[in-house]
Amino acid sequence: MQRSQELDRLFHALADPARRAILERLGRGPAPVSELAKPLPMSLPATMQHLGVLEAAGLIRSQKVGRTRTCAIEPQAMSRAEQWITARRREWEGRLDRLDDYLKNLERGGDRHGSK
Amino acid sequence: MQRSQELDRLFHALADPARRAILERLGRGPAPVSELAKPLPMSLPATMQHLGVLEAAGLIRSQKVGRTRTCAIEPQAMSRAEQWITARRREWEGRLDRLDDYLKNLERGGDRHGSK
DNA sequence: TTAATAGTAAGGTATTTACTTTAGTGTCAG
DNA sequence: CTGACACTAAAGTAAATACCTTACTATTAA
Repeated sequence: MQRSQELDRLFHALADPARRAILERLGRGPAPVSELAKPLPMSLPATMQHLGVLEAAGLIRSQKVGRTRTCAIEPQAMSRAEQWITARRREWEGRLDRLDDYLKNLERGGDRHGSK
Repeated sequence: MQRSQELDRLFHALADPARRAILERLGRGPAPVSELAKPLPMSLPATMQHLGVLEAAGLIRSQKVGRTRTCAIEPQAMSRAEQWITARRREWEGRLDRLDDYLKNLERGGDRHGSK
């Protein structure tokens, strides 16, 4: 239902190299905005917008102390995306396994069970 | 490098409810375009565009026989996205675990190892 | 052969992105 | 107090998205 919008925001946030780079950096520990911006090939305000997208998706959190804002990863958010993916994978792996079984059965000259 | 573009396409493809719905449907087996389009709240051509996005991302494959095009899931593509996510998770779970250990150690009145 | 079916091509539009530059606002160091 | 610093706000722009409608092309069925 509206779990869908959550996934929209999540996957959309991950669909950008700058944002993924930020997440990779934050995986090694919290960092202030300017440090996150430094390696990126864009202006500071542009980086800020990316941080906004990441925060709206719940992938990071940030707080300002004095004049510096420190960002950190928010691990739970990502796992929702992961859950959706693994759910899909399980589903079709199951399907492919059944197909595999079926084919192996045929090879063995099986097929004694009418397929309904 | 250009693995990045692959992830861009992948995550972008997943960032849309219609496209995720299509993948969920295809998880239960291959289907022709018109069957995929039926439950979606949009025109057939719009659905076709979504299929194009999914195919460009490598998430599905399709072939036309006669006048009907049959679509099926392409399991490998998704696993690339999955791999990126789990890599991240491992990274920061490791970090959080080390933090956790550190905190537990403090509680126990530890801290006999200079944190250099 | 004709008519319905399944998909495709083309073109148009409103909205959303991903940036930019410029101009601030608060905070801290000297 | 003053200037440098870290960020933020605003406004503008080019390109990409996600749709639409309206043709059109094959294919199959009657």
